[in-house]
Amino acid sequence: MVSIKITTGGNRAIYQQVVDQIRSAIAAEKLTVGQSLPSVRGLAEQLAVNHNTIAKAYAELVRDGTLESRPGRGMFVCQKRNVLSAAERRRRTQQAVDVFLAEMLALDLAPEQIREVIEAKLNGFAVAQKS
Amino acid sequence: MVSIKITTGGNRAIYQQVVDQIRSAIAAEKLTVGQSLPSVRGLAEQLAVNHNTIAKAYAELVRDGTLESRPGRGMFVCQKRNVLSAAERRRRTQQAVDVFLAEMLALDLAPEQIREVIEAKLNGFAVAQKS
Amino acid sequence: MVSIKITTGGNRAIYQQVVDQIRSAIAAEKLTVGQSLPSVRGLAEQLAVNHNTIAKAYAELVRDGTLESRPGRGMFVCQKRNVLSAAERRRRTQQAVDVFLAEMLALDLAPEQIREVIEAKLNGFAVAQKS
Amino acid sequence: MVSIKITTGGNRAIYQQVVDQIRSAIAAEKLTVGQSLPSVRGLAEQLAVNHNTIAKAYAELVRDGTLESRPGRGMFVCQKRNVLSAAERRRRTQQAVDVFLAEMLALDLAPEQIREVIEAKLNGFAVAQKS
DNA sequence: GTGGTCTAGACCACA
DNA sequence: GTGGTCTAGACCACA
Repeated sequence: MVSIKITTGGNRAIYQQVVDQIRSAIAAEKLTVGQSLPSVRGLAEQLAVNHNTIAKAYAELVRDGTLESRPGRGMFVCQKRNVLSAAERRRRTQQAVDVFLAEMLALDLAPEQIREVIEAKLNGFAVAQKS
Repeated sequence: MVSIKITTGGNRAIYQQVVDQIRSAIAAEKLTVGQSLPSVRGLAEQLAVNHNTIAKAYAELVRDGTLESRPGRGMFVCQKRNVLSAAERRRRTQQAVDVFLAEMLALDLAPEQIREVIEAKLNGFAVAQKS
Repeated sequence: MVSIKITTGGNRAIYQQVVDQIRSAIAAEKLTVGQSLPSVRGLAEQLAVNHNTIAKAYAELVRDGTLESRPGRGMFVCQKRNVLSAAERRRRTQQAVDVFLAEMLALDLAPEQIREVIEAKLNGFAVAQKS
Repeated sequence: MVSIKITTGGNRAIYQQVVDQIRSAIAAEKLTVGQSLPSVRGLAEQLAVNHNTIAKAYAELVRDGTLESRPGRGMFVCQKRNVLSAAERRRRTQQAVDVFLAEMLALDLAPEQIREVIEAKLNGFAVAQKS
């Protein structure tokens, strides 16, 4: 059972939060290849959000090869294949780094502090993977 | 003279790109305290966008203490002061890190690769500051 | 339902009047945490102003932590958090007092009269909070 | 000799700051009836601002009966007469109090704190009047 | 000339 | 339906 938590007030859309957290759960091996996910309606009810929102999140994960839909049986974690070209991945990576560092700059964090906050989160992933 | 470049079609709003790039220019000391910025309408024309879009970008920078507006004379870089509370800065830092790492995860980057792309950019800043 | 009244011709911008009155309504507990606000376009129509003007007012209230925007659902009163640093709050307080007393001086009010007009309004707040 | 200090960055126009400070100087009896003021050009040079700005400030003070212009000889402090109707003064007073308290509300100051900051400034006036 | 505000109208993403 | 962004064009106060 995946535990997903939605927070309001951030400027992150709900469907994006669902996508992010399912990806995190897989990275942390809380979800493994072949495992099934809650149905669209089930998860929508559990999170008290519109079911279109969950459908949109699942669709995005299917599109990028993280999940696969087995019609009539539900959604399953599948062997991740790379859908994006190397150039596209590079472009998106650079874009994300630029946006992130712009925010850090706005908050006036020194490079050393930026490294620290990143490491703190990365360590969280590593621990999760071992447990 | 600040050189600002806008790309449309991405998901970053134009006014946000202007904000980011002015902050970067100040961090890289291409703009220094007391220096004036291009006029709202001048920059709008140069970037071929509406003046309201530039006004919105400048307004955000005034709000966070990066620029000051001298009525009738223009916008000037000002001595940055700490406008936000420590708690608010922490909150925004955490949120930015979460969003950034979610994106890295989506692109399937390993922790070591994430460190590399961050360091590459941070070194860019350091060089800019020394030159 | 919040009742907002706009006067034009004064030197207070429309969007500022909206901001002020929503803050007052919250202080007077006519609006409470979690409650939703009229939609941007709804309030714009009600006040017979452009929707951008209301959007600007709401954006300011989101920025200072008074409201939160839930994408696709609307604007909600949120638990107020301290966004500004102590130094910034002091700076703004001093500036507001200076401007206010300059105006009182211009109108030739004696210190005792200034205290009276302030107290009259403060009592108004207190009553509103109790009822 | 009046000592006037201009600060940039606030949203108070320069001419307004000049007006405010001349009124304060009179209230604190640093300027008394019949005393002369620096010439428009002299004060403009001293403050390093445009002379139109000073001319505008003086014009406002003449309009409200604080100063009088004796052509060829300069500007003089004169016996203040009340130019505004009682109703107009009340209206402006209320407006100023509303704007001030809205700002205090935005900064989340309690009534007691508002009284304190007001009194601190009023005491400054009282002392000035005695010295 | 400078920035600030406002209208009218459009298009987009999200729920 | 909701808010967010953008354009085009206007008018205002200030220096």
